[in-house]
Amino acid sequence: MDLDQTDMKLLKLLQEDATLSNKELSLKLHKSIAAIHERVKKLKSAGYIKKTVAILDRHKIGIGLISFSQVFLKAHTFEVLGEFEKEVSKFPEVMECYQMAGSYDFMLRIATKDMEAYHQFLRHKLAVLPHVNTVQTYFVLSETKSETAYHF
Amino acid sequence: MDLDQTDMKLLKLLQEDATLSNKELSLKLHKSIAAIHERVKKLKSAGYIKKTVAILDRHKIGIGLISFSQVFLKAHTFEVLGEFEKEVSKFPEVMECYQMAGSYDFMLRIATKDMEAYHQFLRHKLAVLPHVNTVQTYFVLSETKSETAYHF
DNA sequence: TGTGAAAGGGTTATTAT
DNA sequence: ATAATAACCCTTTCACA
Repeated sequence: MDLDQTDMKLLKLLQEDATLSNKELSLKLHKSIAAIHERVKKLKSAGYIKKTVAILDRHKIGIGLISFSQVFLKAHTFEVLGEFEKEVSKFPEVMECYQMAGSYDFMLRIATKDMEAYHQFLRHKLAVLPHVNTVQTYFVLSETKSETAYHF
Repeated sequence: MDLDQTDMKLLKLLQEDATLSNKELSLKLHKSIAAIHERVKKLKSAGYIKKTVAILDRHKIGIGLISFSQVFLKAHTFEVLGEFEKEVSKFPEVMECYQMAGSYDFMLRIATKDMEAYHQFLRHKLAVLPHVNTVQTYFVLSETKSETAYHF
């Protein structure tokens, strides 16, 4: 599927505000409602739009601490990497998991209630995984920018 | 505003799938449509739900490279920190900016088309900012988990 | 607050161009 | 691919418990 200018504008608008109705989009893009409806349906079924979600205020729901952990594994075989990824992805505290190029193996973005909850997570969940060698964690003091929308 | 069990369930459902209609939510939570409608309206106006957005497939829209940059500043006065945050937040490539506790000052999550685009960003935008001392960047090889929903 | 019903608007499918 | 129509569903509001 190839995207034209209208498709790209639709994606850009919807990743900022997915509550925009087809009618509102049709007015912004000077197309008919049916045309917008058809395009959005295609963008969803083709996987350009993976999902639409509500973004919550984490402080209000009691998520007070965000931390980034750099994880080094003991070995780097295909099996070890795969098993670590599988296990670490099961933890609800782990919101993002990336395999990295460079000096450490994985980068984790971890959300917990507070430092105590992070401590429990580290001791009883993360550090206990079989292939973990070392974990180095950095804590977020404040969040200046936090976007889900890509610029393309 | 205090949350009861129903409010928390609503938030958990909507941060996974914001396309759920009030009718569907009312069936899941065994309340009337009007009750759900009223609660969701309150959760939005009270700021629990900050926004609802479409999550795009970044590869499909040409965002091929995610990188994390650790930025060290030359000074740490209130003014220098604030000015850096203000300037770096303007760059569309910077999706997230965190002030960190520990050995570096800021952590940036950067999204670009490819390594060449990252290179241009570093040379002409990030490294040029007045207070930046050093930048250390790690590149993402693969994304194992990427969630926007908190577990609470 | 929660419920039920009524009015209005949006979504969706169908048709034709 | 777009435009127009109609049927349907959902959202929104209101009166009432």
